Amino acid sequence: MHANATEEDVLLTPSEVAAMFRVDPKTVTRWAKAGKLSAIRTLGGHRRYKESEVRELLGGFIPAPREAAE
Amino acid sequence: MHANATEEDVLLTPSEVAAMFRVDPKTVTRWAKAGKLSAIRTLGGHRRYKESEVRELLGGFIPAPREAAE
DNA sequence: CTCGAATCGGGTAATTTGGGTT
DNA sequence: CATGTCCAAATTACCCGATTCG
Repeated sequence: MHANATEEDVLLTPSEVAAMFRVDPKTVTRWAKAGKLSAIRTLGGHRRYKESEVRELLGGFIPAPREAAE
Repeated sequence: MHANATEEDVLLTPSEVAAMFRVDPKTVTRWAKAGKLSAIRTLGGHRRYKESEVRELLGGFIPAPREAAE
């Protein structure tokens, strides 16, 4: 089992995911829209992404210790 | 679904709910004000949220075992 | 009664969303 | 087709002092 839908996990903000991939937050949103990345929605409509899923998509590579979305 | 109103239900603090959604405790308060989330009021005016309701809003997502407010 | 942490309130920046365009 | 940018509107995050919780 990798990243199941009902698995325990930590949520990341769009900025944080974008910083890890070195892309624009908008791009991360497109990935979520395309179903390439599962997203949890806040009650206001903002998206939160699972850290474990992002890690897998990164191919096990952990980006430099950069604090995004501070 | 077993989410009765007057049923035995664990109450969560704003910090705990905020940690589950990866948002600010203030944001959870806004959700309660907007009627998106029902809140129980303490005698001092502080809000408490039903765990069962929060879980449903999370859409089956189970946050990592994190103790937010202890 | 005292104390540290948390949660009130409001007010103001920063982020996110969505569509359309390049 | 994927990504980056511009725009307006909506949502969220951080600031303060005062009050409540445990």
